[in-house]
Amino acid sequence: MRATKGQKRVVLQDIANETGYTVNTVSRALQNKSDIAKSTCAYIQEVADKMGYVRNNLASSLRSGRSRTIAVIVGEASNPFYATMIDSIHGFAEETGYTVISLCSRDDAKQEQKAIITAISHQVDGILLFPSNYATQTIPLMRQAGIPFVMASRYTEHPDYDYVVCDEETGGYLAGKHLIEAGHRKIAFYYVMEVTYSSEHRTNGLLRATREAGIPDEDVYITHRPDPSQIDAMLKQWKAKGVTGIFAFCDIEAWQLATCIASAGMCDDFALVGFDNIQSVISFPSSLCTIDGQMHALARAAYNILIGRIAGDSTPAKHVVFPVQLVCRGSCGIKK
Amino acid sequence: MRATKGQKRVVLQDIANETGYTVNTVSRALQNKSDIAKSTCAYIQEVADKMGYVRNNLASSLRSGRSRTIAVIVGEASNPFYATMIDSIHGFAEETGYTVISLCSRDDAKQEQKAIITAISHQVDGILLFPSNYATQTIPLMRQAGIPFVMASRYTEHPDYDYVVCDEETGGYLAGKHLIEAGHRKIAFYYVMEVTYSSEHRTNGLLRATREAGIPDEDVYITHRPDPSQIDAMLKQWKAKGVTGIFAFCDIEAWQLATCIASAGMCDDFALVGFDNIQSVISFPSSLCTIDGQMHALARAAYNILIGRIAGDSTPAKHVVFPVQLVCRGSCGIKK
DNA sequence: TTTAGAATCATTAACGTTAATGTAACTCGT
DNA sequence: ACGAGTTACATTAACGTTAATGATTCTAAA
Repeated sequence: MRATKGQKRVVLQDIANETGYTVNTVSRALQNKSDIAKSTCAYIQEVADKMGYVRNNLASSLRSGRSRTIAVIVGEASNPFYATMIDSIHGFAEETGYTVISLCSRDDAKQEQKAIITAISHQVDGILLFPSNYATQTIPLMRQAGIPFVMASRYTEHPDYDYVVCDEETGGYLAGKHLIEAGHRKIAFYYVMEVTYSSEHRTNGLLRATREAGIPDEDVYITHRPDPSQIDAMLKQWKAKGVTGIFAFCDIEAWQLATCIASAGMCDDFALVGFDNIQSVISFPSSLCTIDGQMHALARAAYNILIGRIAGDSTPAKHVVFPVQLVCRGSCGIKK
Repeated sequence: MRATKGQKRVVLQDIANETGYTVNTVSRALQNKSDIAKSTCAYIQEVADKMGYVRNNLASSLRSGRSRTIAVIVGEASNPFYATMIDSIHGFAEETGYTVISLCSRDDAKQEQKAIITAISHQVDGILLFPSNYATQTIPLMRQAGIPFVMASRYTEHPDYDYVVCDEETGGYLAGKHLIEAGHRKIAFYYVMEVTYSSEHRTNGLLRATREAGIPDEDVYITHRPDPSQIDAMLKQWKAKGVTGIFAFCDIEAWQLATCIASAGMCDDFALVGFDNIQSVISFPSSLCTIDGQMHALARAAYNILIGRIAGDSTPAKHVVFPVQLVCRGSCGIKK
């Protein structure tokens, strides 16, 4: 924005001066509008290229009323789950000519509100929201501003809002059933992060599986342990109590546990099932069993719905629940 | 941007009408400018608040010439290293009133160029670039547009450009030395991702350490293995050759290896040292020895330099090399 | 030949904001 | 009581783009 060495950025007027056409003709030519001669279009585009013209999106958006920008609001960009989602969305956005502003709510109502206001201020065409636990307070902001938005991976109970989630409950159920079928009768559910919505649903699913198998609730150890220094103690405790199967909230936490288990020399004492089937730059070649939540497809669906809304789709709210699938790779203890 | 239900977004004119002041006065009041009476400021701000006014950043930036937006261009947002950096930068930006547009280069020249053009188009005030391997081709774009930029974590040889990196070579050296001091004489360097700049420097550092210890180069196994299915074979091969110490390119890859080693039942056969000292939402409680690259401080430094440049700092290019530090947690094989 | 209509470009105004400048009233030292 | 300085606001124009509308030339059908 600042011209360090007095270079002024090339604007339409400059191209107009160079070519002899008016600013408007140049604008329309660069947009390939129909009422500009093809030859003129080509000529102007060539000159624009040579002069290093880059459209000023601020001015363009201000005038046209659409910014071709969307905001993605996640909990934290460093959470591998969100990071993967953001990467997917970046890809979709690039395909469709959108720019992404990513913002963090840190699972905090104030922060989420701030993020939404930032998005509004930047006149984004739509918001892809990974709701915090307090989204009910912040959603009205978007409604009031008239911005289309889609919730992903969680939702707040409201029939009017679009959302795309995966079937968390069934995921928990499948994970539990998998461990049970592998012969485990005392099972721990382990989660670190505060993700109320997901952990509750997964817990419910797990309990459905254990109850179905006649396992008493006392033999299901739901453990929320944010302090990493106590993991070793926790493992020992589980072992003492006869726990042999662990359902970790997500793959990352499963890997975390796996390394702890390994360094504690308990490799053979625990079976492990994760969640998400994360496929990042690091494709873990581990034997981790997991629940595939179809993150990429979920992101795609949410994105497409949002783009549709931006384009004017005013059909009733879309509620998409993605099916989940068990992926067995051996860490459950079943020899294949 | 689209008003679904005919709600029109509140603009300065509306507040002007409501309060009886002119648009300009309202604008200046909302900016807390000095030549507006304090009482008027308070009144106007109150009305603006009540009416749900949100400043239109496009118009504001267009007119004022500064967008209070910066672009962060990384390889991939899903890479935990970048994700952590982005998170840090989000924090700094929020403190200082900036909005972040994050873009991906996918370590590709064309993509990086596209990202830069997108950034220019959005009139960002500055660019924080984590350069790809092809940044020499894309940097001129930023120069030409007159946008301040700072390179982080890598740099291209050019005295005129700001950069902030960590001391990769020393990092490699310390990692190697640490393994050597733990008694290992055959060492593998393992890296998955194509990060030429970093892997080269770390390799050099490692070799400096091994040579210093009189270990022949043939006993240093530099292994670049992007295919995860072959890791088990690789581990066996290392074992057969007598490798006992592994230096992994980054913590993520170290964890990846750790799980593989664990599931292969070779927990006691290999010592492990990582790099980065990643501290994400998931604080790995493992015993992994690593090189602390001070990622957060590095991001902070890069950010501050950038903000300085945006503010007009025209002192000679700043070249910051952050010291690295060994963090021993036991995975090197030394009993503590 | 006339003329409706298409093709191509120009003219004008507007998006919402802020910078630059103008002006009226008020303060104050002399 | 006078001008200089200050305070508090208004007026005007501008950022760079695109939408709406107008104008000219050319084509082709009547």
